[in-house]
Amino acid sequence: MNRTRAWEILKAHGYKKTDKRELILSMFEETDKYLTARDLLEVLKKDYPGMSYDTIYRNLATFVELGILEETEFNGERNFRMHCEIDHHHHHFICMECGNVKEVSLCPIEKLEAMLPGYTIESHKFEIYGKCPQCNG
Amino acid sequence: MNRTRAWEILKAHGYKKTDKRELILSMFEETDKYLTARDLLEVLKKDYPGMSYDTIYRNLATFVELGILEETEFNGERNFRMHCEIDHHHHHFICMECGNVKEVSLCPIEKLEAMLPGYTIESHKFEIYGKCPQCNG
DNA sequence: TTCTAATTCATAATCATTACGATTTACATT
DNA sequence: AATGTAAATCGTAATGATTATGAATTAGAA
Repeated sequence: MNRTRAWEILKAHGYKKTDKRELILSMFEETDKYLTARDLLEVLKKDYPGMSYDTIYRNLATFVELGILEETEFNGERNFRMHCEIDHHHHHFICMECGNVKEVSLCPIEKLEAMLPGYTIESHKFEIYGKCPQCNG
Repeated sequence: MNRTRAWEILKAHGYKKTDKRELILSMFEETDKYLTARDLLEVLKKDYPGMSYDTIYRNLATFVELGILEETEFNGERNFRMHCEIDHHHHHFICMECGNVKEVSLCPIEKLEAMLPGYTIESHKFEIYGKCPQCNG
């Protein structure tokens, strides 16, 4: 996902083009890492000192709803990242030191479905945390 | 894990026997479900109106540290549960309707380790959410 | 029974997140 | 280009979960 595609989606849903949205999207465009609302505000306050959490959170919610961002939770806070456009189901290794994210295309959810007759699987979370090769030094 | 074993561990680490701890442990003993600090306080306030979040959270932290409880996060809050004493590595299916928990002994983490040379896996989370057979009706 | 460290109580502080009324802005329409 | 209006943002306050603190209480050893 890139900014251009994100705007297509936003436009298609009647959302307006604003500087704040542009800034938020550009922050996500230039990194693969997960970002928190706080990460965003810290940077965006430099250009827009008045920028409030309301604006950040409202737009994050919109972006997640439209599939522009994906969301997860770790270290006690919500983390957001540009949605992967890889077509196959996958998960992420997240480096706890630098935040880098690596795609992991291994998931036992289908096998699991067969092992749980009578159960309905609505969602699942498979996330791996550790240190990436660079941080392992 | 049961209350008796929990007290052995607490004693071995120099923790004292208190009514509050007894109550908290007994709540975990009588259910398999995950409980939040709020769940506990709601019930414990009946017997001890003065009971505060401080007491709850402090003891939950102690219990997790000693391996008496296990902790996870979903629906935006921390959830606690008596630590499983099943000897093999496993995960949980959690029913989002009634809270029931089912053990799932399927985890691709070893395969994954081989697929991520240079990476150090420090922890991982594999959790399945949905509806259990009873709630599926 | 006394002593002391551990524990709890009562309350306030903090942190992430959400809510709200007033103001401003994007952009379709004229 | 000017105008009208719904959408978006600002400024600030509220909420909910969690953590911190200092005073009072209590468990358990001596």
